[in-house]
Amino acid sequence: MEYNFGEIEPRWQNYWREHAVYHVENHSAKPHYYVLDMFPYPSGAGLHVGHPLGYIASDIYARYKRLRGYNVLHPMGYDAYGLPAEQYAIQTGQHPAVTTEQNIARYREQLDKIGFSFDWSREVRTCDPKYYRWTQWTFLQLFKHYYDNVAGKALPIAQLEERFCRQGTEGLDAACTQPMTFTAEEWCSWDEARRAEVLMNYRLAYQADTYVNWCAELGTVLANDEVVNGLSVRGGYPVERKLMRQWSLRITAYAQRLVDGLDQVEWSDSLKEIQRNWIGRSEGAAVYFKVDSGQLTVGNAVASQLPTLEIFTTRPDTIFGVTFMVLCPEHELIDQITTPEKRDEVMQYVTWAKNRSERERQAEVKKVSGVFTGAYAVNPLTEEKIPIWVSDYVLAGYGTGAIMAVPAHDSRDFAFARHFNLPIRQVVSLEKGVTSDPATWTESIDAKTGYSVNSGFVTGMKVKDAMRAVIDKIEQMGIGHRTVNYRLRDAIFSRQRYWGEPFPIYYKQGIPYPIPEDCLPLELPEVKDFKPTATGEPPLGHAQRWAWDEAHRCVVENSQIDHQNIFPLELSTMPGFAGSSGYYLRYMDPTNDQAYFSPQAVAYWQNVDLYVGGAEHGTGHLIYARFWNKFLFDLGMAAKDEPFQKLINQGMIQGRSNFVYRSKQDNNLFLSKGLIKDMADVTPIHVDINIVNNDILDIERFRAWRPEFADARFQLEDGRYICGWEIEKMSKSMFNVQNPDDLVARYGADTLRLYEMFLGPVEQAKPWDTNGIEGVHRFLKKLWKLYGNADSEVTNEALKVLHKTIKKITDDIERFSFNTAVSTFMICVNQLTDLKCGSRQVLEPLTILIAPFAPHIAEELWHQTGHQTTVCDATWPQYDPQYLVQDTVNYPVQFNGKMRFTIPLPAGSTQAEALAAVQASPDGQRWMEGREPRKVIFVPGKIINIVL
RNA sequence: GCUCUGGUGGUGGAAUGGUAGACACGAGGGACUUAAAAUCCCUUGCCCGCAAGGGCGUGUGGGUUCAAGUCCCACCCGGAGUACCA
Repeated sequence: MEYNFGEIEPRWQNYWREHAVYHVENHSAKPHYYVLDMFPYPSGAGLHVGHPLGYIASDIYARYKRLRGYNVLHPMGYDAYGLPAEQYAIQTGQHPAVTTEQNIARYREQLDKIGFSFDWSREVRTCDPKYYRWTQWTFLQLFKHYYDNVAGKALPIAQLEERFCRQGTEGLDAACTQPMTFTAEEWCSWDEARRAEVLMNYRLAYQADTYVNWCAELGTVLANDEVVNGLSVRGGYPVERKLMRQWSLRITAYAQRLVDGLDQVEWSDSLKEIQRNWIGRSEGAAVYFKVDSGQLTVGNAVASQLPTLEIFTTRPDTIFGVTFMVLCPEHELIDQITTPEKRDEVMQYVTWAKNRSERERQAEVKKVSGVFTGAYAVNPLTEEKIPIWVSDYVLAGYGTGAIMAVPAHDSRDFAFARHFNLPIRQVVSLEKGVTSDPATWTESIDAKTGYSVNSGFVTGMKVKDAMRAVIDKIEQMGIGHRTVNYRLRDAIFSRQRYWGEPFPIYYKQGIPYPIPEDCLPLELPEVKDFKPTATGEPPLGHAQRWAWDEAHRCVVENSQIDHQNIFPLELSTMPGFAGSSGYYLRYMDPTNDQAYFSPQAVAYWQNVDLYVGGAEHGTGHLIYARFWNKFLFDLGMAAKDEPFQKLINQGMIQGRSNFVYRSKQDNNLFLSKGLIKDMADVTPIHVDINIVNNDILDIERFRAWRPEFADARFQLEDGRYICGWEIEKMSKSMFNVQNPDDLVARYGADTLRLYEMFLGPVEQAKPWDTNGIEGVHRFLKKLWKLYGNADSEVTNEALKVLHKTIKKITDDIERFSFNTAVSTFMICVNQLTDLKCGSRQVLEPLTILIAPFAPHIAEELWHQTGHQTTVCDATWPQYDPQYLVQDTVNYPVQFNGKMRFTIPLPAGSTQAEALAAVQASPDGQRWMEGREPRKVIFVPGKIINIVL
C-alpha cells in the first residue's frame, strides 16, 4: 500500500475534531503544562511558511508533554485589532470587522491543514466584546490604582485619597508624574476637579499632556516601540513630536521589578539584554545647583525665589570638571533664568528646537546647536560660577532634563565645548597622576576606570571610590542624593483610531470618570467614516450614539448630551498591545462571563510554562505583558509575578529569491547562470520561486508568467535554465513568498512539519528553501514501508536501534533541538530498513516517538497496528540502558593529539590493556617507530592519546 | 558608536574539550526499465598519489591544553536590537 498523505491527513484531522481529542479540562490528576504561541494578527496575505515554524515547534513540545503524562494547555487565538484592517477600511469602505472575520477564516483553514493540537474551544479574539470587556476592565483597575513604592505594589486609589485626607503627602513614596507636596488641610479644602487632577498624578492609567509620537499620515499617536528612526513601523510614515493630552500607563513604576524579574525567567540572554537595554537602568546622583543671583536683574526673579537646578549624573566623581550646565529646550526654568539681553536669542532657539521633527533631530545628531542663557550656576563643591546653556542634545524625557557638563569625560559635552569654545578640564586620568592638556585631545576620556585628578578631596582616588565619596559628601551637605534613573518611558495608551478597544471613560466638565464595571463591555460603536472628523477628532467622533447616560447606565445618542446627566464618551481607542497583554490568562478560562478568569483556573495553570514567538516583540508585547501580569499579580489575580517562565524565540525565516538574467544586448534573451561571463552584461530579474524547482526554471510557466516574457528565448546549459539565488526578506515584491498550503497539497502536512524542523535550529534565522523537502518526504515513505514488513521476532540489533533512538529523541526534544531529532529518525529508519525489521515490538514505540512530529502518519500507523484510541493518549517509551551498552568500542588512537587510526577494544578495557593493544597492532608499531610513550591519556570509552 | 548574535563542504546544517563535516539536498557514476517517473547501490571537504598512504582544513592572528570548531585574548566580516538616555 502506498503512503497516501492526501487521504490520511484529512481523515485524522476529522477524527481529532469529532472526538475532541485536543479538548483540555481545567482539572486533572495529571501535572499541568501550558504551551503558548504568540497569537497572530490575521493579515490579508494569509500565513506564509515563516509563521508555522514556531507553532510546529510548540506543537511538538505540547504533544510530547501530553505523551509524558501531562495535562497540556495549548490554545490559539487572534490578535484581531490593528491598523492594516483599518487602513484597508479607509481605502475601500469595507468594515474592518468584515475583513478581519474573513482573514481569520483563512488563517484557521491554513492552520487546520497543518494538524496542530490546539484546543480551539478556548479561542480568543481581541476584538470580541466578550474578550475586550476584560481588557477594558483591566484598564479601569489601572485607573483605580496607584503604585506605592513602600509597599512595592499597586494599591487602590481610595487608600491614597484616605491618606491625603489624613496626612496629605507626608511620608508618601509613590510613582507619579510630578512630585507634589501638600497637607491634609489643603487636600480637604480642594474641590472635586482639583482633587481629580491631583489623583491623576498618581493613577497607573492616567491622562497627561505629554510629548507624543504623532503620525499625521496614520492620524494617530504611536508608542516608542512603534517608531523606528523617526518613522512609523507600520507604513514607514514620518513621526513628529506633539504635545497632546493622552492616556498613558505608568509602566515606569514597575521598571525595577521588570529588571529584577528577568533573573527568574528562562529566556535567551540576548532577549533579556534587549529588555534590560530598553528599560535602561542607571545608577547615579541627583545634585542641586544654585543659580547665581549676581547675574539676575529685576524683572526675572526676586533673589529670594532663585531656583535651584536639579541634574542627574552617573558620574558624580567628575563634578570638579563641570565647566557648564545644559538645559533641554523644554526646561521650565529657562524662562525664569534667562537674562534680558539673551532673551530673544534663547526664545528663538527654543522655538526652533521644539518645532523640529523627530526625524530631523535624529538625522542631525552630530550637528551641535545651543544657546547661552546669560545665567550662571554655582558648583556646590567648588563655589565656581558656571554658565548655563540650552541645547537639544539634552532630552526632556530623561532624568531632570538638565545636566552638568563635563566635557573632558563625556563625548557629547566634549563636542559641545569644542563647538562653543568652552573650557575643558581633565579630572580623570587613566594612569594615576598623569595628565595632559585637553586642548590637544581629539576625544574625551569616557571610561569609568582610572583615577581622579584636579578634584579636591577625591584626587588620587579610583573612579569607583570617588563616585561613592562625592555622593556621600553631597548627601551630607544636603545638596543631592543617590538615585536611579530609567530610560523606560510610560506607555502612551491612546490611539486616534477606530479599530481598537473603546475606553470605558466619559467626561463630566472635562474630568474623566470610569463607567461602572458591571456595565462593561462598552461596545465599539458603528461609524459611517473611518477617517478623523473634519474637526480633527478621532473616528469615534463620527459615531451618532456615543454618549453616556449616567443615571440609566447606558450608551445613548450624542444629541442628548446635556452635561448634566448625559456626557460625552472618550473618542480614542486602545493600542494593539492592550488586547495582547493578558490574553494568555484568558485562555485559562475563556468563556467566563463573571470574571477575567476564575481563581481556580489560574490556581491550576499558574503561568505559561513555555512561550514560543519572535524576538521582535522584545521591546513591545513582552514588556507590556510582563507589566500587565505584575499589576494583576499585585491585585492578587495572577498566580505568578512573571507570566512566561521559559521563552523560545523562533528565528526569522528569510526568503530565498530566484533570479533570471536578461541580456543587456538582447532584451528577449535570458542566459542560464553558468553561461554568464560578466554580470555587467546582464540584468538580474526576480522570478517567482513557485515556477523554479531546485534552481531550475520551468520555462513554459515562465513564459506564461507575464506577457512580456511570452516569447522569451533562452541560452541553456545541459538543456536547462539554471537560476541564480539570493537571501532576502520574504516579501511579495521579491516573489519569494512560500505559501504552506501549496506544500501541504504537494507533500502533506507531516512532510511540511518535519521539513520546517529539519531546516535548522528553531532559534536561528535561516533562509527558506524547498530544495531539501524531497529528502524529508522520502523519509516518511521509507517509514511507511517499514510497517509493510510482516511482524517478526525482534532482534537484539533492532532493539539497540530503538532504545538508542528513544534516548536521543527524548534528549533532543527536552533541549528543543528538533532538527537533530528529525535526523535521528532518519538514521533509525535507515537502520531498521537495513535490518528488514518488521517487529511490532520495535515499530510501536517508534510510532509514539514520531507522533509529536508527524501526527497524521503516526495516528494512521497506530490504528493499523490495531489500536482503537488516539496515539495522543499513548505513553512515551522509556529507554532501557541495557541496550545501549556496547561490548566493543572503536577507540580513536591519537599520537601527540593527532588522530591516526581506530582500534576495536573490549568495552571494559583498562589503560594498560588499551596501550598494549595499540603497541601490538601494525598501525601502532608504525607510528611508535620503536619509541617509548612519554605520557598516555586514556579516556574510557572515548579515546587514547599517546604522547611520544 | 554601544549591546547582543553568528562565521564549519557547492547548499541547509551536525559535533557534553576527545574520530570535524552526522543527517539531508545538490552533483557524478551505476542498477532496474523499450523509455520516463519511482526505487535501490556506489562516490562526493581540498591537495599529492595508480594505490597503500600522506599533507592541509571550522573567518584571521596569538594563547591555554596530552587534545580546541568548542575555552581565553586581539582583530576582520555578516545579521539583529538600540541610538545624543548624561
